[in-house]
Amino acid sequence: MNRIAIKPNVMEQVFAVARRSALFAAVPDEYLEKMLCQSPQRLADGECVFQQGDKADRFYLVIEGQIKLQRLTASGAEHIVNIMGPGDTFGEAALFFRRPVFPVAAEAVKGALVCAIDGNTFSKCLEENPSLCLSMLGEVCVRLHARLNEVSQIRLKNAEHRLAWFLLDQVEDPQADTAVIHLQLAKKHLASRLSMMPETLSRAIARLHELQMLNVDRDTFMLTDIPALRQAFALDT
Amino acid sequence: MNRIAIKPNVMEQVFAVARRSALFAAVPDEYLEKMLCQSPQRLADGECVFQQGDKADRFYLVIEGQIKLQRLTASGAEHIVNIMGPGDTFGEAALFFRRPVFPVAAEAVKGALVCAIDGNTFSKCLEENPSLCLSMLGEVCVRLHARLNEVSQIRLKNAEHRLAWFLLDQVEDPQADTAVIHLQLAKKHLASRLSMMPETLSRAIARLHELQMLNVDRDTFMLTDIPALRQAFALDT
DNA sequence: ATGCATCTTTGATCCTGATCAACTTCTTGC
DNA sequence: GCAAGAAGTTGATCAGGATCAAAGATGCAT
Repeated sequence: MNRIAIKPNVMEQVFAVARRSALFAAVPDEYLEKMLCQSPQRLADGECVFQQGDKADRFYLVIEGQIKLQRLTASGAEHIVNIMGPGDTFGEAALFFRRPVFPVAAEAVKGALVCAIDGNTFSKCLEENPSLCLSMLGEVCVRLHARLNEVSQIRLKNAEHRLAWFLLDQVEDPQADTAVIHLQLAKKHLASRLSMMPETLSRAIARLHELQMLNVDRDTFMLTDIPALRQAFALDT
Repeated sequence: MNRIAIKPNVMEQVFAVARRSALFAAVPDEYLEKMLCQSPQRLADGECVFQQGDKADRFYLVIEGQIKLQRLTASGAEHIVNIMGPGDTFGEAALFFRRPVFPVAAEAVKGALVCAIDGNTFSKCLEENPSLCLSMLGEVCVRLHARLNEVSQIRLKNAEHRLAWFLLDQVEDPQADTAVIHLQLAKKHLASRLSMMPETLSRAIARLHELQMLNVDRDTFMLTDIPALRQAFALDT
């Protein structure tokens, strides 16, 4: 594990990661410095960044590791909305709610390092900097689209479809016929992400394996016939 | 029906409605004029405003009637994402996708009158006008939140819960113990909106009626015991 | 008013995925 | 290396809701 490795100049690393994010990609240096003034915080696995319902006066950029975003219900059940990795920001949409409160809870998963960005500072930068404002808009709209797709997936497809959809989504090369995916999260977390119970995920994997489209060893997923997978589940969206 | 009534000065009506929308509420007059240059178009019931996948170079403001936003799947099934009424805008988020294409189809439901807003003009206004940009951000974030809630509802609740949630959402007065709701849409559309089959909606209504919480006559829904309803389904979100 | 099409309701059956339970495998700490 | 807890798999059962089918209700057009 390289989680012990502490970079000599942390801020350099933060800047480098920020540049990779859609939100900060086009932001001039001086604004970036203003916003990323807080020194990043290291979180233990399972540590909570914020709870659902906490006041949203800041948001976060993931530098290292992963952050799990989940919703809790009255009955205590939880559902993973998304898992964010280096370069991803989370919590920024909550700044713009009438009641600025985080609609999800955030929890560190794998030795996460995150950097907080002050909401007021950010808002001021937005007002002064139309291009930042526009990229923020772009980012939020993309998320809106992703949620829209998720709703469709949940409603219109069964467990196998959703698994196939997720796996194909992980493949970078759209031309490739085979691919190897290293799952960055526990299967039970993937199950939650895909709106199903771990048992159901297990069976869905078994069925795709039977269909000779998928081999799984530990956290390594091998897609052996992407065209067949795509065709079997008619995934063009 | 007052759909025949044509206002002497259409633009006045358009302006009045635009002022009621969250997006345009704070926009100075001169910008509004620039954006709302197109004369509004009257649509026959069932007429299509745009198809899913159409190029998103404009968006719309509903002046009168209703517009149904729905997604179509490869298998041909459709699912109503939302139904927009006077003062609502739709299609604006698509302007900001990397590939600006409408992710839903829009269809007129009840003698709709809509006004198109040119995407380029709007983008220019956004760049020049930070406050418009911020209200746009607010609007998109609110929608994101609504989608997030919808996902939770679909995943964590059963058909009766979702119906109760929808009905309580329609009640304006949070203090009221009873309420009358005039459903603006066909039950089969409501069913689609709530991610269920019409048969299931019918049975859900019947069960809430058995529980003496709801009376239904045609398109009139009478909530006879809101506190009980709220409590039975623990709807605090 | 009549007829036709669509919407809505009700009943019967079936299927997917949740739940419960037992067992296996992996991980982690001592 | 071993023990204990967590994660994952497999089997059996169950329930919610989809689907199929048919009968009422409603609306619209001639």
